Amino acid sequence: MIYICGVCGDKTSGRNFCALSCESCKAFFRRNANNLNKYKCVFQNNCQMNVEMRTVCRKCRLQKCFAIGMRKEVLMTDEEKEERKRKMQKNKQKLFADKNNINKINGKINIFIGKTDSSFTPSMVVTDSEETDNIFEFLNNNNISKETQDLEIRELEDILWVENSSSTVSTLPTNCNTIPAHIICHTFNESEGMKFNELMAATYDERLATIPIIKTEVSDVWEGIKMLALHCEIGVRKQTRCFKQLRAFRLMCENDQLLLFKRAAIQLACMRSKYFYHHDQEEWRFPGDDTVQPFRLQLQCTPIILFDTNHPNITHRKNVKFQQKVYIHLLQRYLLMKYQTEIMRDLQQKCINYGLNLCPPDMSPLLNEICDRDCPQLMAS
Amino acid sequence: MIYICGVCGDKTSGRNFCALSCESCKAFFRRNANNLNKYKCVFQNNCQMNVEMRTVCRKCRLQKCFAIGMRKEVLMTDEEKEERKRKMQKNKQKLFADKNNINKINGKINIFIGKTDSSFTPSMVVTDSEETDNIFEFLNNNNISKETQDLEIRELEDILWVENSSSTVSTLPTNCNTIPAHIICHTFNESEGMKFNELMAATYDERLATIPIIKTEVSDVWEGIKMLALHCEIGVRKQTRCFKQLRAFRLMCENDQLLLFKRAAIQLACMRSKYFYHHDQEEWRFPGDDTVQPFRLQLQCTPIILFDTNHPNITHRKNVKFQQKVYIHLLQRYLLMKYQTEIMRDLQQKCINYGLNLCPPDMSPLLNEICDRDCPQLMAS
DNA sequence: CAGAGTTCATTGGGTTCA
DNA sequence: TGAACCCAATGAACTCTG
Ligand SMILES: [Zn+2]
Ligand SMILES: [Zn+2]
Ligand SMILES: [Zn+2]
Ligand SMILES: [Zn+2]
Repeated sequence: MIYICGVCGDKTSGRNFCALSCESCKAFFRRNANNLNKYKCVFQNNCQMNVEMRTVCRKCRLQKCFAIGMRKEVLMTDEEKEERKRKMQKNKQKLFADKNNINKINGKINIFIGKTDSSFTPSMVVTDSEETDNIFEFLNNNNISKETQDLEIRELEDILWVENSSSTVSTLPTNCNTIPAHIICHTFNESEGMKFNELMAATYDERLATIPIIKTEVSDVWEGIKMLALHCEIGVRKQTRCFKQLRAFRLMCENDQLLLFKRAAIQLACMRSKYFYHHDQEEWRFPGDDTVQPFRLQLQCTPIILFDTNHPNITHRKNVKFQQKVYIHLLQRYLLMKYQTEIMRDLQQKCINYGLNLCPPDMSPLLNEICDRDCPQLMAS
Repeated sequence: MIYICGVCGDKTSGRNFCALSCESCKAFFRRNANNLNKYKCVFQNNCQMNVEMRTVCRKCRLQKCFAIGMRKEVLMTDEEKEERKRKMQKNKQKLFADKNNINKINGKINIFIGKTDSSFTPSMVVTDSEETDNIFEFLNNNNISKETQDLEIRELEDILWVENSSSTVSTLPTNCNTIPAHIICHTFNESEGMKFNELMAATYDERLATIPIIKTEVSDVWEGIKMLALHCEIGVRKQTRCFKQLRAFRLMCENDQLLLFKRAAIQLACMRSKYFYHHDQEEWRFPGDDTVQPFRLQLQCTPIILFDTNHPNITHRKNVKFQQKVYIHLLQRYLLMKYQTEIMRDLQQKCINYGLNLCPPDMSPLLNEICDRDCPQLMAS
């Protein structure tokens, strides 16, 4: 049966909010039913309504909506919507469980997850797009010449060479006299700094990820498994983006990239689980719980794990080995630098970040710039 | 779908102001809809409209706009525009807040600010203009009389004296023999004097800043954050002007200027916050409150912090180091001049430590060394 | 299936800047 | 002036519950 919208004359298949109205008037009414007095007619409060004119005067459209008997009491309140959502969620779970005979599995999994932000639903997981490109544009931009690159490598090799000749380094002695002088230096040299910055940029996501602490308990086994898989996938995707930003990785041949990535992804997923599974309570806790902020050091270890020389089918083993060495060196230098001044730096950074995170990105471009805050939206404009 | 502009025949993708019209006619109508009688046709009020001719006669173009049914009532009024702007602003904030979970912040921020002079609203923040030029005209001329200089120094000394009079300095053992003779001298030499004056001029703003004490309490968190950001930015801008007046800074290459400025701005912002945040009352107080006059010595430390040699990507590290040394020397000389009559080395140590403690221990190894600061790890290098 | 809500590409306002 | 942009509002097409 086809009817006519009492407001605009468009055709419709039935009633909405108690009166015959079309899809568009239905949506319009839902959105604006409570805004009647916010609108004003620029004509004489008696605008003719039809399909073309209905968008011109909101006031008259809404008036007519009420006039033909649409009732805002029929609108769901926020609580009702919330309730409905919950119901849908449950229904979905049940459906899935029925379909897969999941109820047969006995046992339970306790999972606490952070707010199930919409960006965390599978469909929304980003697909390695360019979103990060402009953030790190400056890093990608540096078209380093072959010469510079060679120089960089040689420089690092020199350092590494010296490093290898004194085996005492790796034990991280507390007495700094035993550490070769060239390692003790209050700053990175240029190539170290670049590498370090690159790594920091690449692990930006993971370092800054803080998600609210709303907990959801999941004790249904299947839901739990899905959650685990989902979070594992999210982790791997993040990792992908991270790797792609490491020049050393990008420059490898495709074969090696794939091999290294696959192995490292597994390794790192295992490592991550260390932060998510709490043995004592037999619980999984996913980001959203403030206790899971990964130990920063892990991020530094990432490339060392990535450039795993033990893979059987690597094509350019030597290169991989070299890259691993580079990052081992960097980690060592980082540790030495970091723990000299740990308290101050940490505290300061914490304060700055805290303060900065409270400001909307567009509040003060100057401050953003000074704090090297990345504001992708702003950069674009 | 492609349509034809009813006014000029250009192609368009839809309606504008109730009638099919192209982008240019849309903009034209928006700008001129209210100016119909301001224009006059120099021909016969019936000019043919097409893409080429549309710019020739405004009168006829506008007439045709109305003729094809464009309605100026659909234009937003100024209030509506204002409203729209506000809405967008709010939306942005909300989006950001959602993203960063700011709504989760519970608690409040107490801020007392000085009179919210119009020059303190973000849009009015001065952009490093010449406003300060006449203030320092006489200083830039460089012919400062010895008297003026002495006066200024004495003034500073008095302030320092009062500030420290509470400590029981006079009982401390004194032994000046360990200070190299060339440093002990009753006056600055010429270049020292110039540097000193330059610094005094550059920090003039901060030393003399007194702003009325009208207090405003801000207890809405968002408003508070905005305030903090604003004042931080104001501070940074002041700092910019200060730095720009240091010749040593102006003469650096652009890269170094930027790097040094960015880091120092953060450091100094942290330092400043020390004077603005009152821990006991959990309150922020911004200039306007007479209690926040910063400790004068901090101003002397400013250039030492600015010329931070530890930044990883400095191009002319040697130069930066040299400049830092210069200012460290100046500070030392200043302190000695100030205290040489009683030769209170301990007080000096105290003052230096005070300033020094504001810096992270690795900020200036040289400074550490000079001040006998206990940093065993650093000494090794 | 009626009638709630949800999603997302499109529309049509305004703004910017060469 | 107008091309190119931004973005809130719109509405067609959808999902979900009873
Ligand atoms: Zn309708
Ligand atoms: Zn109307
Ligand atoms: Zn046109
Ligand atoms: Zn004409």
